Amino acid sequence: MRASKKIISSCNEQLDELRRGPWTLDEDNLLIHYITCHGEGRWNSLAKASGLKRTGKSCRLRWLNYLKPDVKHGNLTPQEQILILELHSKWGNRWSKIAQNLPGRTDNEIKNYWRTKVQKQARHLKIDSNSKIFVEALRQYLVPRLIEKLELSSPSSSSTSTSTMEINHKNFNSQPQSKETLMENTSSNSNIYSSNSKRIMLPYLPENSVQSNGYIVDNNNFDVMSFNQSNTQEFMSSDMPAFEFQMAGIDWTSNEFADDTFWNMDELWQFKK
DNA sequence: AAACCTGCCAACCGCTGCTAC
DNA sequence: CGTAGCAGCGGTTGGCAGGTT
Repeated sequence: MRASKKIISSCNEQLDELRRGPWTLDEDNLLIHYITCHGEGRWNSLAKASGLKRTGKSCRLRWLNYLKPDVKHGNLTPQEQILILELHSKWGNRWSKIAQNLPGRTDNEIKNYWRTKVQKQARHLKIDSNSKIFVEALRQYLVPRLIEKLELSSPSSSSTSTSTMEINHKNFNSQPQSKETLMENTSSNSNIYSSNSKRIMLPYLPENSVQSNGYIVDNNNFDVMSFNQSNTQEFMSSDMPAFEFQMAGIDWTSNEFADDTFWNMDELWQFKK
């Protein structure tokens, strides 16, 4: 009895010693220095050996989400936003899996983006962000906006990057294609990118090819091929709530959208009750 | 100027799956 | 086979900053 009390007391003392909350600069430096010398992994022993009064979990999270050299900070690019929307429509809340296709972005960041930006729009619409209706709304309204912005902000961006994905804009609103056709069209020898085909270069290469009902993400080509505009009328009349979407009253050709704030989703959507 | 509200994001929590013993 | 320890994942929380009343 007395012994067990002693153990509990010891555990409590250890818990009391553990630091929580925001990391200090000194802690960051200590963690960076330790990982530089000894490498990452084995987080619990790392936490103890480094002298940090943090849990292994906390160290791992801090390193992966913030301190790791290849972690990118700052606003998500429109390319990244499009990719997130598509991958989420395919995989749902598999944040880490989605993050694997956005180099330098963490699952936490993508999760936060989804919750604060995308779900906010769903709340405005009073529909579930995981519902088919909302996914379709994204396809019909938001993604085209993002792609247009992408074009306008980088009209001559093609071939400027050595590591790129491409959006085949020509086919963006085309009729849906069969899976076989889609796969064929995005093969390495595809001739889908004919000379008059509009291309937008995306800066990242997903690690793995992805094919979904919206468009294809491929190591060599990023196609937006089959968002089905023709279904819009039927879809809107049958399933949409009793409000209407309204395209944002935006001058798409204006230079004001060169600014980062342009990519704020609030500016891309307007809702009218 | 102060109180209140809202959005953002870093960090924590609980759970699951894997692995070694 | 059962169990402990660990890493990783997704959901949630809390604090801060900026905006609004």
